Amino acid sequence: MAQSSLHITAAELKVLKVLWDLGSGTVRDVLERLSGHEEDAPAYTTVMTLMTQLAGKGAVTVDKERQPFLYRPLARREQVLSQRLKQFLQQVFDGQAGELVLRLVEEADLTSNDLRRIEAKIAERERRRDQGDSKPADCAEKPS
Amino acid sequence: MAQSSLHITAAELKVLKVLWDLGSGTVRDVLERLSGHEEDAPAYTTVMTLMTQLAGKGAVTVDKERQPFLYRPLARREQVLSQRLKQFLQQVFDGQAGELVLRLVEEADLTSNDLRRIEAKIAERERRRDQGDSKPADCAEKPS
DNA sequence: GACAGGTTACTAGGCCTCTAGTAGTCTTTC
DNA sequence: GAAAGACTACTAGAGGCCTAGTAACCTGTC
Repeated sequence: MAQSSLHITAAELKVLKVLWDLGSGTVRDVLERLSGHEEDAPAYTTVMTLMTQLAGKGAVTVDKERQPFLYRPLARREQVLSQRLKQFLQQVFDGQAGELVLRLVEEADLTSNDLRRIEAKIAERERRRDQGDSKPADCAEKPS
Repeated sequence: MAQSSLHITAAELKVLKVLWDLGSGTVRDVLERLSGHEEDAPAYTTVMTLMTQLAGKGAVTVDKERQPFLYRPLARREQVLSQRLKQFLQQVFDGQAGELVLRLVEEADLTSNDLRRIEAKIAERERRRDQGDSKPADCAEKPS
């Protein structure tokens, strides 16, 4: 464990995503996926290096009994994406999540299904909040 | 002009934010703001370098008539943040804006005021959508 | 057991970013 | 107009990331 603050780079994330998708895989498995997805395929050894780095960071485990080595993601997708999001939110939007969401709703390609699910989630949150289960932070809020 | 794809680094963004805030400012103005905000203040020359870089990228203009030089943001806040967001969305969430929004609504600190504004924005979008009047910018099609 | 093919470990170079120093220039003041 | 102080231009180094090559290694086959 101890993955509370593991820093994963952009290139590493691409590899990790493939592993999340596959469940587990060898260097070649990942390479093939990456080559399919994109135009310029990385070299075999490049992928290998990235996977070794991920292992060094504790983000994946390596089964060295098998040949070729079998890599399995250890870091949870949820966790990594959340951390990444938090960092981005702070760096670009100064932690103003509201502004970020508004911008997404305004500009991003959201399907009407997306919109419905978002509304539902908001309703759920408001329900939670109304049940006195909320954080007292809202006291500072002004009536519109 | 030609700011369609200007790449602004994290350190540069900090400076640019101050300039957006101030409207315009000298190196010293920006330095003081940054020193106030954070713990470890950068050196005067570091801020200067960043501002020069921003000028080189066309993100700010420099009035060299005045002494000390007066810097004014040229890149629009909206534009820079949007670009940044788009890039992040693609890199981390594979362009799945729906997932990102859901995650934000679930995890981020949104005030109930935020939530209301988001709901309103969603309603607005759905209305637009129902009227078959989606934003033309989003469609790849253009009438020739 | 020697060879072939695939795999791994080690190493390194190129690029970008951040940070800041030094030297030279400009402005102000006496 | 000369000195002091502020400012700018130029330069550079440290660190991180990405990419990939080379050499060593393992595994199966003849």
